[in-house]
Amino acid sequence: MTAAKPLRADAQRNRDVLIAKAREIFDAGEFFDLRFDDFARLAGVGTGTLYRHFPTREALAEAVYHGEVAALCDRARRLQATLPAAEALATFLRGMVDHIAAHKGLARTLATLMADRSGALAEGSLALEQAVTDLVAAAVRDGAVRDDVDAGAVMMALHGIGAAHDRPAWRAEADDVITLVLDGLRRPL
Amino acid sequence: MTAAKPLRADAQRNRDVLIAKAREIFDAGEFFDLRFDDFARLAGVGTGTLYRHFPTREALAEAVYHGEVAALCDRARRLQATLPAAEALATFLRGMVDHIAAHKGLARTLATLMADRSGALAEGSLALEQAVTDLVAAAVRDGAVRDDVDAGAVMMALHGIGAAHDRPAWRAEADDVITLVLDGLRRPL
DNA sequence: GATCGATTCGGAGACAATCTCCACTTTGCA
DNA sequence: TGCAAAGTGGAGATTGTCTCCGAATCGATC
Repeated sequence: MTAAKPLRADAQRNRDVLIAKAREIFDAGEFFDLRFDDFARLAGVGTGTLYRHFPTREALAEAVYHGEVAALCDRARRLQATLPAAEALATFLRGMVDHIAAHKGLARTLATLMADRSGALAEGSLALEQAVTDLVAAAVRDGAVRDDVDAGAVMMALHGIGAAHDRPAWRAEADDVITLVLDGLRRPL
Repeated sequence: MTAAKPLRADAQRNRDVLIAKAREIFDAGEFFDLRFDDFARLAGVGTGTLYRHFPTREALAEAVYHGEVAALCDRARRLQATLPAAEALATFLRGMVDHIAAHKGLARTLATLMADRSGALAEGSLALEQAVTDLVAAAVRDGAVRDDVDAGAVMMALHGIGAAHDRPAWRAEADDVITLVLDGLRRPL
Protein backbone atom coordinates (compact mmCIF):
# COMPACT_ATOMS: atom_id res chain seq x y z
CA MET A 1 0.00 0.00 0.00
CA THR A 2 2.88 2.37 0.73
CA ALA A 3 5.69 0.40 -0.84
CA ALA A 4 4.47 0.38 -4.44
CA LYS A 5 6.82 3.10 -5.70
CA PRO A 6 10.41 3.53 -4.55
CA LEU A 7 10.28 7.33 -4.58
CA ARG A 8 13.35 9.15 -5.80
CA ALA A 9 15.50 10.71 -3.10
CA ASP A 10 14.65 14.35 -3.78
CA ALA A 11 10.97 13.53 -4.13
CA GLN A 12 10.97 11.74 -0.80
CA ARG A 13 12.70 14.68 0.83
CA ASN A 14 10.15 17.16 -0.48
CA ARG A 15 7.32 14.92 0.55
CA ASP A 16 8.65 14.71 4.08
CA VAL A 17 9.14 18.44 4.35
CA LEU A 18 5.57 19.01 3.18
CA ILE A 19 4.14 16.60 5.73
CA ALA A 20 6.24 18.05 8.52
CA LYS A 21 5.10 21.57 7.70
CA ALA A 22 1.51 20.44 7.42
CA ARG A 23 1.62 18.70 10.76
CA GLU A 24 2.81 21.91 12.32
CA ILE A 25 0.00 23.94 10.79
CA PHE A 26 -2.45 21.19 11.55
CA ASP A 27 -1.64 21.21 15.22
CA ALA A 28 -1.95 24.97 15.37
CA GLY A 29 -5.47 24.59 14.00
CA GLU A 30 -4.69 26.81 11.03
CA PHE A 31 -5.03 24.15 8.42
CA PHE A 32 -8.00 25.80 6.78
CA ASP A 33 -6.86 29.39 7.13
CA LEU A 34 -4.02 28.90 4.72
CA ARG A 35 -4.20 29.07 0.97
CA PHE A 36 -3.27 25.63 -0.23
CA ASP A 37 -0.51 27.06 -2.39
CA ASP A 38 1.06 28.52 0.72
CA PHE A 39 1.91 25.09 2.03
CA ALA A 40 4.23 24.86 -0.92
CA ARG A 41 5.89 28.19 -0.22
CA LEU A 42 6.21 27.41 3.50
CA ALA A 43 7.86 24.11 2.71
CA GLY A 44 10.09 25.76 0.15
CA VAL A 45 8.79 23.90 -2.88
CA GLY A 46 6.79 24.91 -5.93
CA THR A 47 3.03 24.57 -6.16
CA GLY A 48 3.43 21.93 -8.84
CA THR A 49 5.38 19.76 -6.46
CA LEU A 50 2.80 20.17 -3.76
CA TYR A 51 -0.01 19.15 -6.09
CA ARG A 52 1.87 16.17 -7.44
CA HIS A 53 2.39 14.75 -3.98
CA PHE A 54 -0.99 15.72 -2.59
CA PRO A 55 -3.68 16.32 -5.19
CA THR A 56 -6.00 17.86 -2.62
CA ARG A 57 -5.93 19.47 0.77
CA GLU A 58 -7.55 16.35 2.15
CA ALA A 59 -4.83 14.10 0.80
CA LEU A 60 -2.27 16.12 2.69
CA ALA A 61 -4.39 15.95 5.81
CA GLU A 62 -4.63 12.23 5.58
CA ALA A 63 -0.88 11.87 5.47
CA VAL A 64 -0.65 13.79 8.72
CA TYR A 65 -3.53 11.87 10.24
CA HIS A 66 -1.76 8.58 9.58
CA GLY A 67 1.01 9.25 12.06
CA GLU A 68 -1.51 10.37 14.62
CA VAL A 69 -3.55 7.20 14.36
CA ALA A 70 -0.50 4.99 14.46
CA ALA A 71 0.57 6.51 17.77
CA LEU A 72 -2.85 6.02 19.29
CA CYS A 73 -3.04 2.43 18.15
CA ASP A 74 0.32 1.72 19.68
CA ARG A 75 -0.90 3.07 22.94
CA ALA A 76 -4.02 0.92 22.80
CA ARG A 77 -1.94 -2.17 22.15
CA ARG A 78 0.41 -1.40 25.01
CA LEU A 79 -2.44 -0.87 27.43
CA GLN A 80 -4.14 -4.05 26.37
CA ALA A 81 -0.95 -6.00 26.98
CA THR A 82 -0.36 -4.66 30.48
CA LEU A 83 -3.75 -4.14 32.09
CA PRO A 84 -6.95 -6.09 32.75
CA ALA A 85 -9.28 -5.59 29.82
CA ALA A 86 -11.82 -3.35 31.52
CA GLU A 87 -9.12 -1.15 32.93
CA ALA A 88 -7.30 -0.96 29.62
CA LEU A 89 -10.47 0.24 27.94
CA ALA A 90 -11.17 2.84 30.58
CA THR A 91 -7.60 4.09 30.58
CA PHE A 92 -7.53 4.31 26.82
CA LEU A 93 -10.74 6.31 26.64
CA ARG A 94 -9.72 8.67 29.42
CA GLY A 95 -6.41 9.06 27.68
CA MET A 96 -8.14 9.95 24.44
CA VAL A 97 -9.75 12.89 26.16
CA ASP A 98 -6.38 13.99 27.50
CA HIS A 99 -4.90 13.66 24.08
CA ILE A 100 -7.60 15.69 22.41
CA ALA A 101 -7.43 18.30 25.15
CA ALA A 102 -3.71 18.64 24.54
CA HIS A 103 -4.20 19.00 20.78
CA LYS A 104 -7.29 21.10 20.32
CA GLY A 105 -6.18 22.44 16.98
CA LEU A 106 -5.68 18.96 15.69
CA ALA A 107 -9.05 17.86 16.97
CA ARG A 108 -10.75 20.76 15.29
CA THR A 109 -9.03 20.05 12.02
CA LEU A 110 -9.91 16.40 12.13
CA ALA A 111 -13.51 17.10 13.02
CA THR A 112 -13.85 19.36 10.01
CA LEU A 113 -12.34 16.76 7.74
CA MET A 114 -14.49 13.98 9.15
CA ALA A 115 -17.61 15.98 8.54
CA ASP A 116 -16.84 16.35 4.86
CA ARG A 117 -18.40 13.63 2.86
CA SER A 118 -15.03 13.16 1.19
CA GLY A 119 -14.28 10.27 3.50
CA ALA A 120 -10.63 11.15 3.17
CA LEU A 121 -9.96 10.02 6.70
CA ALA A 122 -12.21 6.98 6.68
CA GLU A 123 -9.42 4.65 5.70
CA GLY A 124 -7.01 6.04 8.25
CA SER A 125 -9.64 5.67 10.93
CA LEU A 126 -10.03 1.98 10.36
CA ALA A 127 -6.92 1.17 12.34
CA LEU A 128 -8.11 3.24 15.27
CA GLU A 129 -11.50 1.65 15.09
CA GLN A 130 -9.94 -1.78 15.10
CA ALA A 131 -7.98 -0.89 18.21
CA VAL A 132 -11.12 0.21 20.04
CA THR A 133 -13.00 -2.85 18.87
CA ASP A 134 -10.24 -5.06 20.24
CA LEU A 135 -10.28 -3.31 23.59
CA VAL A 136 -14.04 -3.69 23.90
CA ALA A 137 -13.99 -7.32 22.72
CA ALA A 138 -11.42 -8.22 25.34
CA ALA A 139 -13.50 -6.59 28.06
CA VAL A 140 -16.55 -8.50 26.87
CA ARG A 141 -14.63 -11.78 27.04
CA ASP A 142 -13.70 -10.90 30.61
CA GLY A 143 -17.37 -10.47 31.37
CA ALA A 144 -16.70 -6.90 32.47
CA VAL A 145 -18.72 -5.40 29.66
CA ARG A 146 -22.10 -6.25 28.16
CA ASP A 147 -22.08 -7.92 24.76
CA ASP A 148 -25.20 -6.40 23.28
CA VAL A 149 -23.78 -3.07 22.16
CA ASP A 150 -21.49 -2.57 19.22
CA ALA A 151 -17.99 -1.22 19.74
CA GLY A 152 -18.87 1.24 16.98
CA ALA A 153 -21.02 3.03 19.49
CA VAL A 154 -17.92 3.84 21.49
CA MET A 155 -16.31 5.22 18.34
CA MET A 156 -19.35 7.37 17.80
CA ALA A 157 -19.11 8.78 21.28
CA LEU A 158 -15.44 9.56 20.77
CA HIS A 159 -16.36 11.16 17.50
CA GLY A 160 -18.82 13.36 19.34
CA ILE A 161 -16.20 14.39 21.85
CA GLY A 162 -13.81 15.39 19.14
CA ALA A 163 -16.44 17.09 17.04
CA ALA A 164 -17.78 19.22 19.87
CA HIS A 165 -14.38 20.75 20.46
CA ASP A 166 -15.60 24.29 20.86
CA ARG A 167 -18.06 23.87 23.70
CA PRO A 168 -17.17 26.08 26.66
CA ALA A 169 -17.29 23.26 29.20
CA TRP A 170 -15.70 20.82 26.82
CA ARG A 171 -13.37 19.11 29.23
CA ALA A 172 -15.94 18.39 31.91
CA GLU A 173 -18.51 17.25 29.39
CA ALA A 174 -16.06 15.03 27.58
CA ASP A 175 -15.15 13.34 30.83
CA ASP A 176 -18.83 12.88 31.55
CA VAL A 177 -19.44 11.27 28.19
CA ILE A 178 -16.71 8.75 28.94
CA THR A 179 -18.24 8.15 32.34
CA LEU A 180 -21.65 7.54 30.80
CA VAL A 181 -20.23 5.19 28.22
CA LEU A 182 -18.18 3.22 30.70
CA ASP A 183 -21.02 2.94 33.20
CA GLY A 184 -23.43 2.13 30.42
CA LEU A 185 -21.14 -0.58 29.18
CA ARG A 186 -21.17 -2.43 32.47
CA ARG A 187 -23.50 -5.33 31.95
CA PRO A 188 -26.76 -3.93 33.35
CA LEU A 189 -27.13 -6.60 35.99
CA MET B 1 -34.75 39.78 17.36
CA THR B 2 -36.75 39.06 14.23
CA ALA B 3 -39.14 41.99 14.35
CA ALA B 4 -36.66 44.82 14.06
CA LYS B 5 -37.30 45.63 10.40
CA PRO B 6 -40.67 45.42 8.68
CA LEU B 7 -39.27 44.06 5.42
CA ARG B 8 -40.78 45.32 2.21
CA ALA B 9 -43.22 42.93 0.55
CA ASP B 10 -41.03 41.92 -2.39
CA ALA B 11 -38.01 41.55 -0.16
CA GLN B 12 -39.88 39.26 2.18
CA ARG B 13 -41.10 37.20 -0.73
CA ASN B 14 -37.61 36.72 -2.12
CA ARG B 15 -36.27 35.88 1.29
CA ASP B 16 -38.88 33.18 1.74
CA VAL B 17 -38.23 31.69 -1.67
CA LEU B 18 -34.52 31.56 -0.94
CA ILE B 19 -35.01 29.79 2.37
CA ALA B 20 -37.47 27.34 0.88
CA LYS B 21 -35.10 26.47 -1.94
CA ALA B 22 -32.21 26.17 0.48
CA ARG B 23 -34.14 23.84 2.75
CA GLU B 24 -34.79 21.61 -0.21
CA ILE B 25 -31.12 21.46 -1.19
CA PHE B 26 -30.15 21.12 2.45
CA ASP B 27 -32.29 18.08 2.91
CA ALA B 28 -30.92 16.50 -0.22
CA GLY B 29 -27.45 16.89 1.23
CA GLU B 30 -26.26 18.92 -1.74
CA PHE B 31 -25.74 22.11 0.16
CA PHE B 32 -22.01 22.16 -0.45
CA ASP B 33 -22.04 20.88 -4.00
CA LEU B 34 -23.74 23.97 -5.28
CA ARG B 35 -22.02 27.19 -6.25
CA PHE B 36 -23.45 29.74 -3.88
CA ASP B 37 -24.54 31.92 -6.76
CA ASP B 38 -26.67 29.06 -8.00
CA PHE B 39 -28.99 29.37 -5.04
CA ALA B 40 -29.93 32.71 -6.50
CA ARG B 41 -30.61 31.30 -9.94
CA LEU B 42 -32.60 28.37 -8.52
CA ALA B 43 -34.73 30.72 -6.49
CA GLY B 44 -35.16 33.01 -9.47
CA VAL B 45 -33.43 36.06 -8.02
CA GLY B 46 -30.16 37.83 -8.78
CA THR B 47 -26.95 37.12 -6.96
CA GLY B 48 -27.03 40.59 -5.43
CA THR B 49 -30.33 39.79 -3.80
CA LEU B 50 -29.03 36.55 -2.43
CA TYR B 51 -25.99 38.22 -0.92
CA ARG B 52 -28.01 41.03 0.59
CA HIS B 53 -30.27 38.62 2.43
CA PHE B 54 -27.58 36.10 3.34
CA PRO B 55 -24.04 37.44 3.29
CA THR B 56 -22.56 33.97 3.54
CA ARG B 57 -23.44 30.39 2.89
CA GLU B 58 -23.52 29.87 6.63
CA ALA B 59 -26.05 32.62 7.16
CA LEU B 60 -28.39 30.89 4.76
CA ALA B 61 -27.81 27.61 6.50
CA GLU B 62 -28.63 29.10 9.83
CA ALA B 63 -31.96 30.34 8.59
CA VAL B 64 -32.85 26.83 7.56
CA TYR B 65 -31.51 25.38 10.77
CA HIS B 66 -33.75 27.62 12.80
CA GLY B 67 -36.94 25.95 11.69
CA GLU B 68 -35.43 22.58 12.31
CA VAL B 69 -34.49 23.40 15.88
CA ALA B 70 -37.83 24.96 16.64
CA ALA B 71 -39.63 21.78 15.62
CA LEU B 72 -37.39 19.62 17.79
CA CYS B 73 -37.82 21.88 20.79
CA ASP B 74 -41.57 21.73 20.42
CA ARG B 75 -41.40 18.01 20.46
CA ALA B 76 -39.27 18.03 23.59
CA ARG B 77 -41.71 20.30 25.34
CA ARG B 78 -44.68 18.18 24.37
CA LEU B 79 -43.02 15.01 25.61
CA GLN B 80 -42.05 16.64 28.85
CA ALA B 81 -45.64 17.70 29.43
CA THR B 82 -47.17 14.29 28.81
CA LEU B 83 -44.70 11.69 30.09
CA PRO B 84 -42.76 10.89 33.25
CA ALA B 85 -39.41 12.64 33.09
CA ALA B 86 -37.23 9.59 32.51
CA GLU B 87 -39.51 8.33 29.81
CA ALA B 88 -39.70 11.72 28.16
CA LEU B 89 -35.93 11.89 27.98
CA ALA B 90 -35.62 8.39 26.56
CA THR B 91 -38.36 8.97 24.02
CA PHE B 92 -36.84 12.24 22.93
CA LEU B 93 -33.40 10.76 22.42
CA ARG B 94 -34.71 7.74 20.55
CA GLY B 95 -36.78 10.10 18.48
CA MET B 96 -33.73 12.16 17.63
CA VAL B 97 -32.14 9.11 16.08
CA ASP B 98 -35.28 8.49 14.05
CA HIS B 99 -35.30 12.08 12.95
CA ILE B 100 -31.68 12.05 11.88
CA ALA B 101 -32.16 8.72 10.12
CA ALA B 102 -35.02 10.23 8.17
CA HIS B 103 -32.97 13.27 7.20
CA LYS B 104 -29.49 12.03 6.51
CA GLY B 105 -28.70 14.82 4.11
CA LEU B 106 -29.66 17.37 6.66
CA ALA B 107 -27.59 15.68 9.33
CA ARG B 108 -24.58 15.66 7.08
CA THR B 109 -24.99 19.28 6.25
CA LEU B 110 -25.36 20.27 9.86
CA ALA B 111 -22.38 18.22 10.91
CA THR B 112 -20.23 19.97 8.38
CA LEU B 113 -21.40 23.35 9.52
CA MET B 114 -20.91 22.51 13.18
CA ALA B 115 -17.37 21.42 12.53
CA ASP B 116 -16.47 24.76 11.02
CA ARG B 117 -15.09 27.07 13.57
CA SER B 118 -17.50 29.70 12.27
CA GLY B 119 -19.95 28.91 15.04
CA ALA B 120 -22.73 29.94 12.70
CA LEU B 121 -25.06 27.41 14.24
CA ALA B 122 -23.99 27.87 17.83
CA GLU B 123 -26.76 30.33 18.55
CA GLY B 124 -29.43 28.21 16.96
CA SER B 125 -28.26 25.23 18.93
CA LEU B 126 -28.77 26.97 22.23
CA ALA B 127 -32.50 26.38 22.14
CA LEU B 128 -32.03 22.70 21.46
CA GLU B 129 -29.47 22.47 24.18
CA GLN B 130 -31.83 24.13 26.61
CA ALA B 131 -34.51 21.61 25.75
CA VAL B 132 -32.20 18.71 26.45
CA THR B 133 -31.00 20.30 29.65
CA ASP B 134 -34.59 20.68 30.80
CA LEU B 135 -35.39 17.06 30.06
CA VAL B 136 -32.37 15.87 31.98
CA ALA B 137 -32.98 18.21 34.89
CA ALA B 138 -36.53 16.95 35.25
CA ALA B 139 -35.33 13.36 35.27
CA VAL B 140 -32.76 14.23 37.90
CA ARG B 141 -35.45 15.80 40.10
CA ASP B 142 -37.44 12.57 39.77
CA GLY B 143 -34.45 10.69 41.03
CA ALA B 144 -34.43 8.63 37.85
CA VAL B 145 -31.10 9.99 36.70
CA ARG B 146 -27.80 10.64 38.47
CA ASP B 147 -26.95 14.26 39.18
CA ASP B 148 -23.19 14.13 38.74
CA VAL B 149 -23.03 14.34 34.97
CA ASP B 150 -23.66 17.41 32.92
CA ALA B 151 -26.52 17.50 30.44
CA GLY B 152 -23.94 18.81 28.01
CA ALA B 153 -22.56 15.30 27.85
CA VAL B 154 -25.82 14.14 26.34
CA MET B 155 -25.56 16.89 23.76
CA MET B 156 -22.07 15.72 22.94
CA ALA B 157 -23.26 12.20 22.41
CA LEU B 158 -26.01 13.43 20.11
CA HIS B 159 -23.43 15.49 18.30
CA GLY B 160 -21.41 12.36 17.76
CA ILE B 161 -24.38 10.52 16.39
CA GLY B 162 -25.07 13.26 13.91
CA ALA B 163 -21.45 13.75 12.98
CA ALA B 164 -20.82 10.08 12.28
CA HIS B 165 -23.56 9.98 9.68
CA ASP B 166 -21.63 7.98 7.13
CA ARG B 167 -20.77 4.91 9.13
CA PRO B 168 -22.09 1.75 7.50
CA ALA B 169 -23.81 0.48 10.63
CA TRP B 170 -24.94 3.93 11.61
CA ARG B 171 -28.45 3.08 12.72
CA ALA B 172 -27.50 0.23 15.01
CA GLU B 173 -24.59 2.12 16.49
CA ALA B 174 -26.63 5.24 17.04
CA ASP B 175 -29.23 3.23 18.94
CA ASP B 176 -26.45 1.69 20.98
CA VAL B 177 -25.05 5.07 21.89
CA ILE B 178 -28.44 6.11 23.20
CA THR B 179 -28.66 2.86 25.14
CA LEU B 180 -25.26 3.47 26.68
CA VAL B 181 -26.14 7.03 27.59
CA LEU B 182 -29.49 6.12 29.10
CA ASP B 183 -28.10 3.17 31.06
CA GLY B 184 -25.12 5.22 32.11
CA LEU B 185 -27.41 7.98 33.30
CA ARG B 186 -29.25 5.70 35.71
CA ARG B 187 -27.85 6.55 39.09
CA PRO B 188 -25.18 3.87 39.50
CA LEU B 189 -26.70 2.13 42.50
C1' DG C 1 -54.49 56.91 -9.96
C1' DA C 2 -50.28 59.82 -10.52
C1' DT C 3 -45.94 61.38 -8.23
C1' DC C 4 -41.82 60.55 -5.86
C1' DG C 5 -38.36 59.20 -2.42
C1' DA C 6 -36.82 55.08 -0.45
C1' DT C 7 -35.95 50.40 -0.93
C1' DT C 8 -34.76 46.42 -3.42
C1' DC C 9 -33.29 44.03 -7.57
C1' DG C 10 -29.98 41.83 -10.69
C1' DG C 11 -26.04 40.76 -13.18
C1' DA C 12 -21.52 42.39 -15.09
C1' DG C 13 -17.16 42.21 -13.66
C1' DA C 14 -13.39 42.66 -9.94
C1' DC C 15 -11.14 39.62 -7.04
C1' DA C 16 -9.18 35.47 -4.93
C1' DA C 17 -8.09 30.63 -4.56
C1' DT C 18 -7.29 26.32 -6.93
C1' DC C 19 -5.09 23.61 -10.10
C1' DT C 20 -2.63 22.50 -14.79
C1' DC C 21 0.88 22.44 -17.94
C1' DC C 22 5.37 22.08 -19.63
C1' DA C 23 10.26 23.84 -20.22
C1' DC C 24 13.89 23.07 -17.18
C1' DT C 25 16.67 20.61 -13.45
C1' DT C 26 18.10 16.67 -10.79
C1' DT C 27 18.88 11.85 -10.04
C1' DG C 28 21.02 7.54 -10.35
C1' DC C 29 21.99 3.72 -13.51
C1' DA C 30 25.21 1.86 -17.07
C1' DT D 1 30.63 10.78 -17.78
C1' DG D 2 26.42 10.58 -20.39
C1' DC D 3 21.67 9.98 -20.71
C1' DA D 4 16.79 8.56 -19.96
C1' DA D 5 13.57 8.86 -16.48
C1' DA D 6 11.73 11.24 -12.71
C1' DG D 7 10.88 15.31 -10.49
C1' DT D 8 10.55 20.50 -10.10
C1' DG D 9 8.42 25.11 -9.98
C1' DG D 10 5.85 28.94 -11.21
C1' DA D 11 3.16 31.47 -14.88
C1' DG D 12 -1.28 31.64 -16.05
C1' DA D 13 -5.90 29.40 -17.05
C1' DT D 14 -9.97 28.15 -14.56
C1' DT D 15 -13.49 28.43 -11.30
C1' DG D 16 -16.08 30.11 -7.48
C1' DT D 17 -17.02 34.28 -4.35
C1' DC D 18 -18.57 38.71 -3.63
C1' DT D 19 -19.24 43.96 -4.75
C1' DC D 20 -21.11 47.71 -6.96
C1' DC D 21 -24.38 50.59 -8.96
C1' DG D 22 -27.89 51.82 -12.65
C1' DA D 23 -32.58 50.13 -13.29
C1' DA D 24 -36.86 48.52 -11.46
C1' DT D 25 -40.28 48.18 -7.80
C1' DC D 26 -42.77 49.47 -3.82
C1' DG D 27 -45.95 51.99 -1.07
C1' DA D 28 -46.93 56.42 1.26
C1' DT D 29 -49.07 60.76 -0.04
C1' DC D 30 -51.89 63.84 -2.35
